[in-house]
Amino acid sequence: MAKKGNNPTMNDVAREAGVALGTVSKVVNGIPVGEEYRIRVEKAIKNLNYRVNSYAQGMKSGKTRAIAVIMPNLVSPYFASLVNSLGKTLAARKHYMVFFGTDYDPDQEQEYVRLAEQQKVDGIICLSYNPRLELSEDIPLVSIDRYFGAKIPCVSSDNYGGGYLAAEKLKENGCRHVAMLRIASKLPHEPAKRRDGFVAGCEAMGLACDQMNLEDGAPYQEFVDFLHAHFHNGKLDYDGLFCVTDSVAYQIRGTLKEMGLRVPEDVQLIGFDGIRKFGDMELVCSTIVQPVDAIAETCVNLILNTDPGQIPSLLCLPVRYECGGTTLK
Amino acid sequence: MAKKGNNPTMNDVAREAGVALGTVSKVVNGIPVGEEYRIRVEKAIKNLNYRVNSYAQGMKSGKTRAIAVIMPNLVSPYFASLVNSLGKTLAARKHYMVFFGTDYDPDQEQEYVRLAEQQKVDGIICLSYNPRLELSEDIPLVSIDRYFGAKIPCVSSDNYGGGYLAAEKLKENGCRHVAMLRIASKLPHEPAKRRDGFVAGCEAMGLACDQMNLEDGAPYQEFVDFLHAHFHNGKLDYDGLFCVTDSVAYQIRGTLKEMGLRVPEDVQLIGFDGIRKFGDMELVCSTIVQPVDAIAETCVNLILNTDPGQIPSLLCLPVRYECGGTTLK
DNA sequence: CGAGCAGCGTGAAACGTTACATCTAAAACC
DNA sequence: GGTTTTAGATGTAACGTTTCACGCTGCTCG
Repeated sequence: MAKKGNNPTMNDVAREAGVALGTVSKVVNGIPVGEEYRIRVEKAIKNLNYRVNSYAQGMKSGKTRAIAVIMPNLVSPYFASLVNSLGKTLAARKHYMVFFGTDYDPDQEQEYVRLAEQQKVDGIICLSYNPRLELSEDIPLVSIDRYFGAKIPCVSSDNYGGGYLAAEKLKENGCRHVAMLRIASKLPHEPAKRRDGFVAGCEAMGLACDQMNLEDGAPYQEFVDFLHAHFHNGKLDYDGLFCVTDSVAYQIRGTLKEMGLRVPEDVQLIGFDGIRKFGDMELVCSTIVQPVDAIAETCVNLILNTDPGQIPSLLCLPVRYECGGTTLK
Repeated sequence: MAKKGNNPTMNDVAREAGVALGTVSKVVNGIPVGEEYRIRVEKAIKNLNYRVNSYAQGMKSGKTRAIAVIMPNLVSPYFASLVNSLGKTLAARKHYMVFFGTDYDPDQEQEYVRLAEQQKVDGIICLSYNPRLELSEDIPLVSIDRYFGAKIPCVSSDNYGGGYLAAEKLKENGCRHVAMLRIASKLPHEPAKRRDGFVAGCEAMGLACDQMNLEDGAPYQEFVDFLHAHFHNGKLDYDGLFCVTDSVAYQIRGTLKEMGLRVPEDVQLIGFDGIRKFGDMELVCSTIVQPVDAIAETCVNLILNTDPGQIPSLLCLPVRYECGGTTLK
């Protein structure tokens, strides 16, 4: 019979089963114990509806199964799918996720890193572009998309390679003169390398390449203006466009249609990220796909692996090209 | 001077500061203490780089500041923005979020509810349509968008009212004959009431209303087929469409354009949810906006309030209409 | 001037677990 | 059969907090 309101403890179980406290602990933790004892304990656990108190566990062992995930928001589909994958990967490893959204606010980012340390999580997975974020040294920490120096491993897509690949694909599809549409963050981060890769790719392919760098926060209209400035007699100066983000690409596609341009017959279009869904809506666009699941898995491995081997300070995971029906020939 | 590797404890701080253990505890918890003592303790805390061990705290008090959030995924923008808001609201109340993604899998949902109980969270906020989910009784629990009976408070938008409002708005804009495009879930949930509200609204307004109920999982193409079946000589049978989801509405708008129909001149279009952003992309569509922030706040209040007053078993929060430029006249 | 009281710092006990050193009893060996 | 070995159950000592009864100091009031 279970006790009143307060939860039963291991001691209660031990008493109920007529065994010692330590024996219950062993059963709970799957440490081999005499058949007869195990059965008695298991029965008592069921009777009392006993559940271990993970805080007592955590206090003793110093280990909790919690991993903090610090991320600007969940509204950006890339972040959302990243967190989604992280959750699955952690669950598969019997860990769970404590989530913090920062809205890019440096103070909040800093506070959450501190808070995570205080909550005694087993590790931190952090995506922040904040250049002067002070990161923990006591707790395993992995950064995504932002290199914080050799001490903190950073995981990201191969953004440079992705940019290069985009250039290759445009060339393959017969483009001669292309433009890159980009939202330029003031903060340093790995995704910025998409530009370098694309420029290098264009150069290697002998592909003429213009750049339109929209300042972070500037209205989308500036992209429209840019396109119109390069639009004469119903013809665009470019036969290919590379958008550094899928969401920009989708928007640009709409704009191109409104300008009376056909995609991909008149202009070829390629995005970056591999975001395929928006709610119930399937999106189609040629894109460079970020390996979100692999990023998540790599982060979790780095955090949980106690393998003392040399840990790389930067891990770039290969991207892949995916053709989306109507955007590239 | 800080100790070697292991973290300093309150005892270390007490020794360093030359005060009693209890005094340190008071300082840490903001309980008034003699000025001189407080300063000594604070200095010692800084010296030793002391941080409280929240697991020891949790064990003593039985309270942790953790709230579990159980949700199908983060890929749906509605869920994502909900979780986003929940995170902010919880942070403002000095709590933090343990996130679990279930992918609608009943076994996972059940497992996570159990796990959350075990982790001794202070409360659970859960969004699941699973009809036979066994919910905790020991821990405060709030459900979103799904009524589980009088014992579990359920928070949702006023879906019925939203459907009704959509009908009103279409009528106001001069529609005569409208259709509702809907994805019909097999599982019971509050959002299903959008249909009832819309039907009731149309009836009250004297507005002819057809329904197209797409089975969950069926391809979008069926919506297209439906529209084409009601499309004769360049004219659609309907002068207004209500999509039960914004993401459907955006897709439908594309389809309408491809059919050569102008929105809103030829057909008026209204969605539901109030999803405004997709990455860097601003979306525009007339819609019934769900009060996501209010939902989050209400959930958190219900969980944290120890107010023994009568708790409603269903809380429907008012939605509002928002006109999105080019979709409704 | 002394008794009483308020304010406040003190330190021990307790929270529920794990780990380890002990101890018991049965098995193995000569 | 007696002794050694060993498997395995036992119970105690932490882990780092919070809480609370206690006792000290110094102030107030008669």
